[in-house]
Amino acid sequence: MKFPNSYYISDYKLPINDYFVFGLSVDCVIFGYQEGEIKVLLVQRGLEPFKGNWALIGDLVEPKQNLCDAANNVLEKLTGLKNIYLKQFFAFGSVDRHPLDRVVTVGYFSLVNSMDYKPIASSWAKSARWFNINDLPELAFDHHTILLKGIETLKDEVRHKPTGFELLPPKFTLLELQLLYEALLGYKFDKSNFRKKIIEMNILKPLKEAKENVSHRPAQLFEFDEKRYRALEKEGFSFEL
Amino acid sequence: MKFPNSYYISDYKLPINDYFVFGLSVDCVIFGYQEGEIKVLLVQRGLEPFKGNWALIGDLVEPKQNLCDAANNVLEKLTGLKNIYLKQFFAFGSVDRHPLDRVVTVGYFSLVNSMDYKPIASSWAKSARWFNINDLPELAFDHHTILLKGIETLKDEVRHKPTGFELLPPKFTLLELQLLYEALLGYKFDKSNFRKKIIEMNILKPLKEAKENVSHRPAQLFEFDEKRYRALEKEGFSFEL
DNA sequence: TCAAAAGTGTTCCGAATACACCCATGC
DNA sequence: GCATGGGTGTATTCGGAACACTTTTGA
Repeated sequence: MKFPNSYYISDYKLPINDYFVFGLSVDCVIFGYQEGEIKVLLVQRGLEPFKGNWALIGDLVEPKQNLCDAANNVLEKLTGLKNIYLKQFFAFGSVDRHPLDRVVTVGYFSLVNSMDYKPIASSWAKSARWFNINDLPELAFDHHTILLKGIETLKDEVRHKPTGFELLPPKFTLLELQLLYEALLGYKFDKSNFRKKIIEMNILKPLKEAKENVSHRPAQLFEFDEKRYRALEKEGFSFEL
Repeated sequence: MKFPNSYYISDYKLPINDYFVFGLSVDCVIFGYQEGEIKVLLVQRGLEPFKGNWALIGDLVEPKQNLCDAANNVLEKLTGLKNIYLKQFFAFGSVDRHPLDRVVTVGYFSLVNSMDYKPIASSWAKSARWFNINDLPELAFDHHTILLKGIETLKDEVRHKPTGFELLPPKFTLLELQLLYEALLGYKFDKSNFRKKIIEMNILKPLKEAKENVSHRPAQLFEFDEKRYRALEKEGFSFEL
C-alpha cells in the first residue's frame, strides 16, 4: 500500500501497513409491524461461529463498496426489495466483539411493510423469522447490543419524525395509524385528539376510497404525503407525536 | 488470519483475507462556546495529503484499540483533558473519501468548556484554532461533510437532551444558560419564561453563591444536577427546549 | 441617580385533554 | 337491533407567549 507514514499527524512509528487490518461489516435491524406488534427480522446462522444462533442479517463490506450500498445489498438479497427505508445508526467497534478477528460493524435499521416482504429463495431467507421485540432469542456476536441500540434509535426517530409510515401499507386508515403509533411508543391516544392532531399537520392525503369487506362502517383511506412533509419541514415545521 | 471462509452467510468466493484491507480512523468535532458564539476546533495539517488545509483532529485506530478509546486519546492528546463528553454520531464510509486508500472514519462530537481547554505542547496544538461554525475555512478530505453532520447532530441533541451544559463552566447564571441556548438553537427566549421552564424541570441545583465583580446586581449561580436528571429521565421525563 | 442586569407577577390565548355522542355497515 | 369501529363536537384545563414591573448592585 502506498500510504504515507502518518495518516493525520500521529506519533506512531509503526509501518502504516499494520493499520490496514480491519474487517468491516454491516448489520441490519429490520423492523416490521404485524398484528399490532413491532417485530424484528432475524436469521438462524448456518455456519460457525455461533452456528445455530439467531442473528441480524449482515455481511462483510467489499473493499470497493460503499457502506450504504453494502447495507442495501444485504437487504435486497434477503427481501428482494430495493430502495427501502434504511438508516445508519451506530458503529460498533469493540476489539473483542468478534471472536475470530477485528471486525467493525456498522448498524443500519430499516422499516418494511410486512405485506411487501416476500422472503426470496436464498440460503438466508429459509431460516428467517420475525420476532417480537419484547421476546427475543439468544443472539450471536454482540447482536443483542446492536439490536437494543436499534430499538432505541427507532423510538427516538418515531417521536420526532414521521418515520412509522414505512411500516404501513401505502393506503391506511387513521385507526391503523393510531394503533401503529401506540405500539411504537407504548401508550394510548385518544381517538378524537389523535385524528385532529395528525389531520391538522397536513401531511396526510385523504383518498376517495374506503376500506372494504369490513363488518362495520368502512373507514376512509389516507396516504402519507411525503412531498408536502418535505415542504413543511423546510419551513421549520417539526413533527411531534 | 484464521478467518473462516464466510463471515456471516455470504456468497463471496474470494479468500477472506482480501476483506481485511480497511483502514479505520476517528475524527472529532470539538465544539466550544466563546463570546456568545458556537465554535469548532480545527487544526492545520502539516503533512500530505491536504497539507496546509484545516481539518478535524483525528487519527487512525490501532488494531487492538476500541473505537471510543481512540477518540478519547485523540482528544486527550490535543487538549490534555480526560473524560470529556464525547459521542459517536456517524460512520463515513465512501470508497473515495480518502485519496490514497480505503479509510472508514467514525465521527465523534465533543463539547468542551473553553475555560478548561488549554492547548498542550504537541505538534497538533500549535496549529489549533477555534472557528465560528458559520465561518469555516476549506477543509481536508470530506471533513466539511463530517462537520456539517456533527452540527446537525448537536442541534438535534441539544433540543431533546440537556447537552449544552458541557459548554458552560460548572457554575453558571441563568442568563448565561439562556444565551448559550439562544446561540445553539438560533432564536431568542423570553427571560421570564425561560427561567420558569428550566427551574420547573428541577435539574438545576441553586447555589448560595453569586457572580462577583459585576457592575450590576450579581446573579445567583446554579449547577447542573446530573444525578437528578438521570432519576427524572428514568421516570419518563424528557427534556425539551 | 443612573445604567444594567436580576428577578417576579399577571394576563391572554391556543393547544391538549377528556368525554360524550351520533353514524354507517354486516350479521 | 346490536355489535363494531368510524367519525365529530365541546367544555375544561394547562402551559406557553407576551409584557410589565420591581430589585439590587457598581459607578
